[in-house]
Amino acid sequence: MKIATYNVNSIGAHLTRVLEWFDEARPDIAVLQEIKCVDEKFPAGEFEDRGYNVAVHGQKTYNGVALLSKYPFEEVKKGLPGDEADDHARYIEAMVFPAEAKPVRIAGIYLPNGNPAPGPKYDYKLKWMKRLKARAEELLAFEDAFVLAGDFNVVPQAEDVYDPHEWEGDALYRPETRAAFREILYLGLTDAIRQINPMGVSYTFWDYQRGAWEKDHGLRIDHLLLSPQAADRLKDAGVDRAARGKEKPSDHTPVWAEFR
DNA sequence: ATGGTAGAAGGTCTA
Repeated sequence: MKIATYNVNSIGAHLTRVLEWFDEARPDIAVLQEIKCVDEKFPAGEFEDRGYNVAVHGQKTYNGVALLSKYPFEEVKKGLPGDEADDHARYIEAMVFPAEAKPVRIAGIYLPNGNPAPGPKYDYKLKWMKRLKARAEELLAFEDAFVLAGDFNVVPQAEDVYDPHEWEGDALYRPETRAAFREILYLGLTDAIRQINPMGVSYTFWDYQRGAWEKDHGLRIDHLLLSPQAADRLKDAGVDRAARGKEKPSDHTPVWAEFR
């Protein structure tokens, strides 16, 4: 069973690229971030034609997340609990029922960028991370397999960015950001890419600016965090860099994990 | 030190 995450940077602008990748990679479950459209504008039919069930938590212009699954799912939750005033579409969660394996809960995450830092946007990011930690604690109590997958906008460690020095003050890499990420991870979750490729470079994002892709000035900010029950089933994980090198791509590339 | 690009939108804002 393959679970993937892909920040598409507008599903409308990059639909061809995204469908191309789906037809090659054929994930069983996928979460998308930055669809940048309302529910009605999401091209659900394109995914239904490929055998996916679709759930969308959309928003006009900004953010927006979607969950796609070849297996049926239930208990769809839209929005991260813990702040009634938060109207950003950044979280979608469901319980998925694979045909030949135990159920898996999947959460699609688009964690706030947080720049400029310090400031109100950074405060929002750190609060959002506290709420995510609280949700992870709730899910851990169920003691079943779950995967938190998405664009975390967090560079976990120095080796996850081409030049850590240059990124010291940035909201994606500040010490407080990394500490908040560790708080979530150290609840007992496993970073799938780090687990499979502990020493290697696995960038998932390259800015459109300054020739970042050509110079391989990347960041590893898209992650799949696994509950112990999911980590026990982990077979493989990887980053599909090729998608970033195509014509008119998203600035992120897909990340996936394979489970037995 | 600045601005470089991209997307949604048709203002600038977000990243």
